[in-house]
Amino acid sequence: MKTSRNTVAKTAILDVLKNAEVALSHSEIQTLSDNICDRVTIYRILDRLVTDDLVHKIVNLDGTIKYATCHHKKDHAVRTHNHIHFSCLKCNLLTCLDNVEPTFILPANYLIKEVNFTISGFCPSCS
Amino acid sequence: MKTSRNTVAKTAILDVLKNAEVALSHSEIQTLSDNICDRVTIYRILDRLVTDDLVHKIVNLDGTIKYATCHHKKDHAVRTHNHIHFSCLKCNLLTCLDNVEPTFILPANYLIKEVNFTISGFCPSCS
DNA sequence: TCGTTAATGCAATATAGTTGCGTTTAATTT
DNA sequence: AAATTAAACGCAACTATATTGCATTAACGA
Repeated sequence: MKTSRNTVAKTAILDVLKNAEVALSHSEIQTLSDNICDRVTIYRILDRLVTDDLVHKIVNLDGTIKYATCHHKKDHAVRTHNHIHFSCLKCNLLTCLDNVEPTFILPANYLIKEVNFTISGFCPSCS
Repeated sequence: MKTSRNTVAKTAILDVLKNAEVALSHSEIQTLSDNICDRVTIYRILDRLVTDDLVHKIVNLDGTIKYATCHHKKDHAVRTHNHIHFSCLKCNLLTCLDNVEPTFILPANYLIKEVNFTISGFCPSCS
């Protein structure tokens, strides 16, 4: 695997994501990082952070892509993100509900690789 | 509400969706309907079909939007689509697992309006 | 401090979705 | 069957989102 370098832009973007309590879109990251680099570079940095498992990528209910820092239990051999994401229809924030793990039973012979559960509605602050 | 008219294009697109055993994207629908109408018209027809609850809109794990005909239990007063969608990483097909209903417990004061559960991996044919 | 190559900026291109507006046509009424 | 009306349509233009190629810059280990 290619080695990863800690560049100014990458550090700044990771900081933006660490300081955000909700998942952010590409354009939100661009604004919050004060246009530290080119649009394209942000895409590439985000890809890299996802590959390095420092950030995870969430698809919102409306199809928009959001990014958030990972809160892994370090001892997990296989890292999965099978918690629920909540998308508020009023304040529009996407939150990771890290402690809510859904249960379900799949028919035989389905092999799970990745999971994305998103619920929309009104969050406690807005309901 | 505006009355709905049965046009040639609308009927053709609904047929395409009815005959498909998996969810289709806008461009797939365009191809399969043999370019029966303009790109824009397809968007508008799909919006209308979703509004009329004949078709539902699914956000795939990769963020792509897919459409599929509804298989409602007719006696449901409130219609929800809280079943799981399975997205195969090999054959790339998105399938509705109508009979798999996940269970989960949300923290207090969250109000659910809509749900989208998608799992990716390998389907029975590909695993 | 030098060399390798990951990372970047910029331009161009691709894909997805929306809006406005004048025209067509489905369905209802006369 | 003709007239009416507004839903549906085509087309053009536009916006947002994402990707690729390539020349240049800079991170970092030797």
